[in-house]
Amino acid sequence: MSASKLGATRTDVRANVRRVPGPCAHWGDQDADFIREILDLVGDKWSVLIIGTLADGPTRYSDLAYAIPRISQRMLTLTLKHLQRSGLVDRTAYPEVPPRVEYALTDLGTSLLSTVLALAAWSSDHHAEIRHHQTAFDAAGAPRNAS
Amino acid sequence: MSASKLGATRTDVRANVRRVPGPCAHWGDQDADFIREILDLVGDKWSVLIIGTLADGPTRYSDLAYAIPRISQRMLTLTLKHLQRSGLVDRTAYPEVPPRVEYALTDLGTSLLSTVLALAAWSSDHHAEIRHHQTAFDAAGAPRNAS
DNA sequence: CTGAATCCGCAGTGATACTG
DNA sequence: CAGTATCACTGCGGATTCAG
Repeated sequence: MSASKLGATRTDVRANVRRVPGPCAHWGDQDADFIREILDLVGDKWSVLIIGTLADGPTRYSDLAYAIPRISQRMLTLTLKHLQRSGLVDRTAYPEVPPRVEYALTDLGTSLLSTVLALAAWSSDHHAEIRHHQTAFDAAGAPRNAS
Repeated sequence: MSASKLGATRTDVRANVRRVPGPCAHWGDQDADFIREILDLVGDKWSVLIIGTLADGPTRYSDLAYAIPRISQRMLTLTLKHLQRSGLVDRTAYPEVPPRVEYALTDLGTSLLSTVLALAAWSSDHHAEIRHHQTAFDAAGAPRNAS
C-alpha cells in the first residue's frame, strides 16, 4: 500500500499512459520486501559461507572458525545468532566442563541450501566472464590517467 | 594460499587431528570468493529489484525509477552502473532531443535471473515461517524488560 | 572453549541541488 | 529526461579485550 500511495503522490502524469504499472512481472510490491528480507539475511558477508559449511553436518563453534579462515569471532557469533533467530540453524550446547556447542542446519536452512548452492554454481560458472566484462568496462571508462 | 598460511599461522594444534580440513564440501577455498563476488553484486539493496524489473524487457531510466518506488536517483544510477560493469545489463542511449536511455538484461543477466527468481520463490514460500521463528526467538531471549 | 563487550574506521545509502 | 556532485549519516564489520 505504501507503494500505491507513493506512486500516486509523486504525480499522476504517467498514470494514464506509460507502461510499467507495477514493480515487475515476477513479483508484487510486497514480494520485493520478502526478497529484501532474505537478502538481508543471506546477502551479508558470511551467512552463505556458514550455511555452506554447516551443510556437512553439525559443527562446533571452533571448527566453524577454522573452516572460515578470515572471519572474526564477532561476525561468527553474530551471524550464527541471526541465522538461529530466523530458524535456519539450530544451536545445541552441551553442559560439559569444557563447553561444547554444535550448530546444525534446520530443515528450513537445508531448503535454503539448495537455492544457495544454485547461486554458488552460477558464480563458479560465470565469474570469469564477469571478471572479463569488468576489466573491459574499466579499460573503456576508467583510464582518465591515459594520455 | 592465504588461507593455508593463515591456518598454519594461528597454530598447528589441530593440524594433526581435528576434522573439517577445508572450508566445506560444497565449494573450495577460492569458490567462496566467487560467491562473495556475486553476493557483493546482487546482495545489495537494489540489484535484485532492478534485475527483476528489467526482466520484462528493455526499460527506460525513469520507468525504472517509477517501478522501484523508494529508490533514489543516486542508487538507481549507481547500481545500474555496477550491473552494466559486470555485464549483467546493457545500456543503450538514443541521441534524441529529449534524451532517452534504455536498460536491458544481457544473456548473462538473464541467466542470473532464473537463479534469483528461485531465491525470490523461496522467499515468498518461507517468509512467514521465518517471521514466526524470529518472533518466537525474540520472545524467548529479548524480553529483559518483562517482569 | 564459547562467547560478550567495546572502540572505531569506513563503505553503503539517502537527501538535496545542480548540469547537459 | 537522464544523470552528476556533494554532504551527512548509519550500521557493518574488524581488532581487541574481558568473562563464564
